[in-house]
Amino acid sequence: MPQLNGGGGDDLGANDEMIAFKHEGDHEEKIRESAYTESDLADLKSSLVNESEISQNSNSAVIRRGQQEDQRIYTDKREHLDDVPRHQDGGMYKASYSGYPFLMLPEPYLPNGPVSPSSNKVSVVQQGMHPLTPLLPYDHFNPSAPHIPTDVSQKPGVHRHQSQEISGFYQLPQATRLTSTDPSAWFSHSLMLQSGMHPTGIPHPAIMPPSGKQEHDQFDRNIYVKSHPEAKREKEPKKPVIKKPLNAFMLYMKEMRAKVIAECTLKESAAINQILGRRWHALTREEQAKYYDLARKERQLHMQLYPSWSARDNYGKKKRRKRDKQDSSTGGKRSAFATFKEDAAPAPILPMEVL
DNA sequence: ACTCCTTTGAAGCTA
DNA sequence: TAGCTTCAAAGGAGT
Repeated sequence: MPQLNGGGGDDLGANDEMIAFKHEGDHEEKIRESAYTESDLADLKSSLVNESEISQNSNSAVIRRGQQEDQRIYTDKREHLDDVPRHQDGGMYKASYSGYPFLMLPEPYLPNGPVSPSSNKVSVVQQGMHPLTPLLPYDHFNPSAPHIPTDVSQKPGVHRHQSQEISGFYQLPQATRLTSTDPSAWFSHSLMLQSGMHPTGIPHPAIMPPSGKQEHDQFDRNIYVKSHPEAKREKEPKKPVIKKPLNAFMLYMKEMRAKVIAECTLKESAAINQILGRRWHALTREEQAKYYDLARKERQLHMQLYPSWSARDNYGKKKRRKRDKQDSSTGGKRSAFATFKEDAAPAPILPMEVL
């Protein structure tokens, strides 16, 4: 079984994901063996999904024997993934930063690279480009943000911060650029108090309005601008939510969703996602590796921008919301256990001086 | 207005 | 540590 360590990997080393594909060929064979054998799709939705699959993906013929088979393969794959030592990725993510491999991003990721994304989103495809790849429509990273002068990095005499090379979309505005090499110092910057704005002054996709919903008119440029309802809520300011970085499949979905929508008449996301899930499995290991690689860069970038952030911050959000709703209807009575942990305030961010 | 659906992967939580 | 849960995106549908 060929390994991709040499070929597919970049300087960041995508070994983890690569190794995960060591038995991918077997799966692909199984997938193809089972092609066209599916006859037990009960509902119309599934039919539509499969119809789309057949018509759009006849070459790969990825129709498979229903969810159980899918799950088996999935589980199998996950096992391989789990075999992979996580020191490079997970360790990097959790540990303090000793280096920033993504600073060596290939040319397309650089501010002056060949990426020349469109500004306004008309369809999903035309949304802003992802900073890590020109392929991904990633509206969060819409580079047309007027708030960030595009020529900042070109100004003479400007101290070249390490994040400057990540992407034009993540460049620090000159006024807010810090000279500290410690990312935690960025986080203590006063700008972090602004809604939708990272402490560095970098508008980032991960920063969401307190409502938790992405409002396109407000977020087209990745910057949270107060709407009228928001202005009403101004009196009770809430912390902006930093979202999780997207994983490989999510990045794949972002890129392919519009294509699938265009190819079939489906609009329901659930159905679209089913198609995308199957197509994801039908991808070659090289194709998937591309997204794993991007996802890793996403995480690294996210980690650099929000060193203090943890997925824990958003963990249990939905449950909390439900519970709060119930509480409000029951007069706000909650057990001590219910308030344990979940309501614990995040560790205070110490100012630079203290650090 | 809110939640569900549906997918995969990463990370958190729990026993 | 294994296994389970939650959350990322998306937008129509249902409550």
